[in-house]
Order: sequence, then structure tokens, then C-alpha cells
Amino acid sequence: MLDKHYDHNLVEKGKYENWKDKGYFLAGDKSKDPFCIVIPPPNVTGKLHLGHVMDTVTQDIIARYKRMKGYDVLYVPGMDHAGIATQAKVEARLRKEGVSRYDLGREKFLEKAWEWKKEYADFIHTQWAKVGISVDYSRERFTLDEGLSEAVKKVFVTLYNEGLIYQGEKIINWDPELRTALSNVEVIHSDDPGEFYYFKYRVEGSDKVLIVATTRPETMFGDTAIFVNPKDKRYADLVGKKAINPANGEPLPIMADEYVDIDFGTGAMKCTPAHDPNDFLLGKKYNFPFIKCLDECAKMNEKAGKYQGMDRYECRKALVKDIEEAGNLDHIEHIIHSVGHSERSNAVVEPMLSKQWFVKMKPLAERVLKQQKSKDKVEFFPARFEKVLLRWMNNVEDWCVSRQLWWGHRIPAYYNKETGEVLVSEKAPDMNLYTQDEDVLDTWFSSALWPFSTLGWPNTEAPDFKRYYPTDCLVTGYDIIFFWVSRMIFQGEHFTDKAPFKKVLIHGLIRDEQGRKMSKTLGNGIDPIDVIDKYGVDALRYFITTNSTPGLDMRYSDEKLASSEAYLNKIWNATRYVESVLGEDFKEEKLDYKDLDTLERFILSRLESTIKKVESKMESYQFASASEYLYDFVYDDFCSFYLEMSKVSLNDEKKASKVKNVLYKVIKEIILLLYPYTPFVCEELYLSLPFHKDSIMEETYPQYIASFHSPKAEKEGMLLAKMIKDVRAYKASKKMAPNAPLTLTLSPKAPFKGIEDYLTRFLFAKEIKVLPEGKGDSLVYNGLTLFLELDIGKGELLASLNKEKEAILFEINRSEKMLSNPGFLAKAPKEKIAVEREKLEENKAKLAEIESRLSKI
RNA sequence: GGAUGCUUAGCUCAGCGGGAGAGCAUCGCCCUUACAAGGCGGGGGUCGUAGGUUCGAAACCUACAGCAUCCACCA
Repeated sequence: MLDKHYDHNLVEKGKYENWKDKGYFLAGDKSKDPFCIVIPPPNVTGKLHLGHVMDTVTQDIIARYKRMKGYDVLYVPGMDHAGIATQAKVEARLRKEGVSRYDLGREKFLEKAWEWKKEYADFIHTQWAKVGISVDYSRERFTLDEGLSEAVKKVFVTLYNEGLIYQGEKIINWDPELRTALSNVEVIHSDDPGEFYYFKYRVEGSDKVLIVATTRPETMFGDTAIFVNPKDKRYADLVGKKAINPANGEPLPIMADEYVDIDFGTGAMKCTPAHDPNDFLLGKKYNFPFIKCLDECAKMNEKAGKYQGMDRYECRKALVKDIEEAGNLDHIEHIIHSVGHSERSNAVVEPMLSKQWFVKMKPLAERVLKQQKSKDKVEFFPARFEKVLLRWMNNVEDWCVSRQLWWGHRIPAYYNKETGEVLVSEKAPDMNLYTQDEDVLDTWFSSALWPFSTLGWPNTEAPDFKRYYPTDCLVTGYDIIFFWVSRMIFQGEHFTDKAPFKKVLIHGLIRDEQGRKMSKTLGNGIDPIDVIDKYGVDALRYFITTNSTPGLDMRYSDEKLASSEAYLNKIWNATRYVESVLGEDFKEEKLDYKDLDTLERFILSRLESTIKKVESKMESYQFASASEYLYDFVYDDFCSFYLEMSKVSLNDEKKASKVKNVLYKVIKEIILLLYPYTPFVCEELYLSLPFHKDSIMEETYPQYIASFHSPKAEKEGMLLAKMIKDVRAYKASKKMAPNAPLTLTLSPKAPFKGIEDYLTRFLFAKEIKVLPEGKGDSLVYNGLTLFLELDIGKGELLASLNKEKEAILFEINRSEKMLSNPGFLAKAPKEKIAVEREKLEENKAKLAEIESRLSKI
């Protein structure tokens, strides 16, 4: 017997371990069709947050649903080494101990990183268990494990040999704190306040003074020219002359190029080819020297003369002061401008000329663009997110993949100690002759291979790869479409000739109750474990997957969690009640439809249509709609109506056994339909049913039975519900107690036989008069209900009938207006017209009855 | 500068071509033997603004406004 209240702590206890131990999460049943989902591997940088819960629970719902539908489901778990992110964390931890990574050296540092990894992997495992995700642990992978490292090497070497990876000197984004290069997507731009310094440049051989503005005076030591627009009349006479750099007194040629915007600043621009991407292009075009004046920590180097050794901002301040003192500062403008910050260290990114490894993106992107036009394209849910992918693919720049870090896949490039010649190879050459490249790969380089590297690739004969690839569905947030989804697609297509997944389900972010992004700086993050302790994991799973629209952000809400928990409590108690009704000696019988009464037919018909609707929404990943259909059925049709009504028929010994069987079927199927969302409580309820397998995980999804569909029974049931509702409303409006006794008159045309019993019980009718056949016809009472009349006074009845008449007339008017519209008749679908006609007829009949009643008063 | 999304009841949000919905809040009545973490019954919305398409628009189109996000540029 279930307890009176649903206690999530008791319910959750031991279930996950049991499922895991029994092997329910393991894939490999060859008698079934395969279905595969890979987890987006969480970073081993910290605890999982609510975003992870939304992500993994969504996958888990799909996995559990598909298992019930008879698929051999492989849900692959794993984690990401998260190169720069993890290294930043480990370094931060070391810094607290007063140690830098350089103090430790590469090897010792990596030991520390692995310790960190283990610590956080344990944490993540605990959280996965708590959340209940049904992953196959026998296939768990880590991006730095051996197999995945093989895949990484294979990809790097192949791309290199195909000319799609090259080493080059370009302007990259440099993180001076972590001292590594970054890719474009790892730079976060924010609008920060800053200064726009207008400096005076003396022009050689002229008495003119040229005013040039810059936001970064410290880079003036790397300047090689001043540019103006060739159409700019103000400066036409100066082109070809030289201006004196007020920072170091060097003469700079004044040149003209279309690139310069006449209206921006003074229209004259300094050119720093080694510290600005646009200036770099100009530098290439005009063959300038590339003068770096900053080192890898963003400190001034020897080019900065007396400022050498200063931090870039320190130098800026000192330099501006010196220029001002020399009388060369025109003015300072305070501006808001976009500044790039490192995603991980938040340091202001320094664009810097640097030799790095790049992936040539054009050919890879073109293949994706082509594939997305074919029938084998990756299908996005919601569809609009495909545009995000296409836009990125259309505008890709080469991908800087080398990182000056230690934690990651070391680049398989080797340099001949004598000649310096590069050798790129999966196998290390004789290390007496060669040294390996010091750098590691961008962490996304390995994540990009995740859907196939986890399944055994590059061994294309690996059983999992053959059976489960391409995977079926990828679930992830819109925030990593560029980082991850796009890269998996191009690598997948390039290396396996197939898109790595058929469908991509994109979800939004979870925000705090005020709608703000959860962030460490705001301190508004919510720990999923706290939520689980308070409301239970099932309530969290239910809330987080059914209160959002695909692709849109959602807000965390304590209220909605409480309401989710209340819903589970409702089902808990409905089950408890049904079980108490079934009793010890309940026998399951096959339902013979012919033997069933109206209300049993009603609830079964509603159940079947619910199954159909829920299933169709599950298939299109519309979990909010699916759960809403189920919710309505559970509350309105089952708990509020049928469960109550069945109390009448259960008293009838002849009917009791059939009713029990119906109750059993309905409650069981409710539990099964809900199970993918809230597996813990559903397992508990399932196991408490009189007949069950070892676990709900052995069950199949409820089967839609078309023959149980009965519009007639549904209509009759709804009429009864409406009669009850109307009389209750009447009582409430008259300030009568709900259980105040009444006398009712029932028409012989009442919806179905035996209806009096229900009216007696639920309306507290002390007497029900049934009019003799052929006399009285159908009756109309107060609301819209036919077939029923209250024993009330004449005046009241008159008022009530008139009110009713008014409402009906409004409806008739509406229908007639529609049906007399030639446009409607000509263009509306014929089913719609038929429905309107039917409504009109019904209402006309009602009106006639009301009038007949009125005439008799 | 380009793109996308949002604007619906007091709050949080569904609905996205055929009579305005849910949860919570609110008001009234009920400890009715599954559930007071409950039940029953109410009140509450010219669906951001203005045009257009359509027989019919909250829904489709266009413009505008506000909010949010992403991309690019910013010497």
C-alpha cells in the first residue's frame, strides 16, 4: 500500500543503482532497431548546472521513450577535457598555493590536471545518477582517452595531407593571461567605456599638423604608416609626405587607401600591421614590416623604448601623459566601444601576429552547405536554427586550432632538430632527431569528432560505429551551434561521408526568476541538487522539460516546481486510490468492449485519443504539448470525472469487476505515458500495481487501440459532466451548500441509462423524477444542459430560461451570419461548413425547446 | 550595420488561420472515506501599435515601437 503522501526522498532511493545494476541502460539487443544519442560531453570544470539538467533530461526522455517503443537505444555518456577552461581552473587552484604552471613544468602540471579531472568526473557521475539519465556506462568516453586521441591524430594528419591544415603567421586573438591563441568564437565582445585619443602628427616638409585618433596608443610603436582615403580632399596634398609618430619620433609615410572611412575619427588612420587584423591586411598589401611591440603577456617589448617592460595599460597612461606634455595631444574623447575578452580568463584579448596552425574552412563549409540542400540534410528542431548554421558556414574564417596550453591533445607535428623541417605524423618519429610541437589542439577539435570517435572511429569496422552511426538525434543549446554543432557536421561529413546525426533538437537557456542569465558574477546560479532535495528529481525533470517552448529560453520558477510536485502527488494518490479499490483479490481480465457501460467507454475513448496525441507530440519533440495533453486527461477526464463517477458503478457488484479492470488499465497507462519524464515516481507506482514486471523499464509504450474510440460515449460522458457542473454552479450562485439536497426532473431522453445514480450521488439529489416516455421531451435548465430540470420556482425558471435563450440566440446569430456569407460558403473547407450547419441545427433545436418550455409556464 | 526571437489574464507562459487557454495568484463555498501539497464554483484579456492579405487573423504579410539574443565592424 502506498503512503498517503508522495515522498520523493523515499521514492528516489536506490532506483537508479538498481536500473544500472540490472543492465537496463546497456545497449546491444540486435533483435531491435538501433537508436543512438550521444551526450554533449560536459566539461570537467565544475558541477553540472540547471542547463545541463535540461539538456540531459531532454535526451533521457527521448532515450526512455524510444526504449519503450521497442528500439535498442544507445545513449553514450562521456566528458570533455575542455582544454583551456580546465587549464584555467587548475592554474587558478595552483595560484592559490602560490605556484605557477611554469614552476611545475609540463609533466607535473598534467598530473595535477588529471587529478582535477578525476575529482570532477566523480562529481558529474554522482549528478548524472541523481538526475536519472539512462546512459550506457560500458561505453563511456573521455575526449583525452586513447581511442579518441587516435581519432584526433588521424583527423589532424589527414587534413594536413589534404592541405586543409596549414601553419601560418596571421593575426590571431591572444589571451595574455593564459598566454595562448584563441579562435574567433572564444572571444566575447562587450561594449566597454574607453578613450579615443586624438594626437597631433607633425608633417615633414609642411607646416600642417595631421590629427590621428586611436584607442590604443601603446601600439603606436608598431605603426608603419598613416592612411587616408584617396577621395578625402582634406589630406590630398599630404599623401606621399611623412608624418612624425609622436610616440617615438619615427617618420611614417602618409598613404591613401579606399579602406579608410572618411567620416570616422579625423579620416586619418594609423596602421599597425602586427596588432590589428585590418591593418595586417594593409600591411600585406603594401609590404610593410610587421612590428610587434607587445610580448606574450601583453607587456611592452624593446620596440617601446623607455616604456619597455610596462604593462600595456601602464604604458598607455604614461605615453599619453608624455605626448600631452610634448604638446601633441589634441583632445580625448570618451567613447563606448566593443572590446574582445577571453571567454575563459576574461582578459582583454590582444590581436597579435603569431604563427599558428589553422584549418582551412572553405572546402569543409562548402560541403556542408551543399549537403544541407540535399535530402540527407541535418534537420533542425525548431527549423529556424538551420539558418544560424548556414550563416556561419557562409562566412567562416579559417579556424585557429593551436593553443599554447598543456592540457589537451598535443599537435602531432614534429620538427627536425637540424633542418627545422616539419613532419606531421600519427606515429612519433625518432625523438632523437625530432622535437614535437609544444602546442595542443583547441578542445573543440576533439569535440567535433564526438559522435563518431565515441563509437569506435577511425576503425570503420568497429561494431558500434557500424550499428549506431550516424546517430539519430542531437540535443543541445543554441549557444553552441557555432562551437560544436557546426564543427561536428563538417568533420562528420568530411570523414564519414555522412552527417553525424539526423536531427538536431535545439533548446534555449534557463534563466533565473528575474529572467537574467545565471552567472557566477551575479551569484544567481541555482544548484540542481538543492532543487532536487526540495522538490524531487522527478518534479525538476518535469518542470524543466515541459515548461518551455523548443528553442526559447525559460525561467526557473519555484512555483512551477511546486506545481509539478503537486501533479505527481495527484497521480500518486489516484494510483493509491485505484489500488485500494482493486483490493487483494483483483484479477486482470481482458476487456470486452461490448460489455462496457457508457462511462467506461467514455474514459477508454479519451485514453486512446490521449495516447495518440501524446505519442505524436513525443515524435516531434514537443514535450510541453505532449505533457499538457496527458495532464488534461489525468486531471479532468480521469481524476475529476471518471474516478468520481466510477464510485457509483463500483457499488454495483455486477459492474464492479469490469470497472476495476478499466481503472487498472487507465492508471497503468497514465503511469507509462508519464514515465519518460518522471521515471523514479513512475517506477515506484508501477511496482505497486497488482501485476507488473521487474521494472517499468521492461514495459512497452501504451498501444493505441482504435476500436476503443467512441465519439458517442465521449459525447454522453461530457453531457453528464456538464449536467453536474451546471447544477453545482447553480448551487454556488445561490449560496447553497454543495451538498444541499435537491429535487430534479429528468427527461426520458437523458443521455444514457442509469444516469440517475450519478446525479443522485454527485448532486445530492434527494429525488429524481423521470418524466414518462413521450411526455415532457427534453428539458432545459439554467445553463446549457438538456434533459434536466431543477425543482425551482416559476419566476426563477423563467429568468433562467430567458438567459439561456439569449445565449442560444447569440450563437444562432453567429452561425447564420457565417453561413449566409457567400465567401464562407464558397471558400471555407466543407467540413468546416458542415460543422457550422450542425451547430446551427442543434442550437435551433435547443431554442425550440426553450420556447416550448417558456410557453408552458 | 546584418540576423533571429519575444510582446496574450496580476505574474510566468502555451496556443500560431475557424468561437481566447494553463499554472500560480485572487474571490466564494467545502476537512465529500485517493489527494487540504486537496475538492467544487467564480472573477479577470479590444492577444504591443498601425496598415494589409483572407469568407474569417492572436495566429499570415508589411511598417513601427519596446525588450532580448547572436553575428560583423568600430583606426
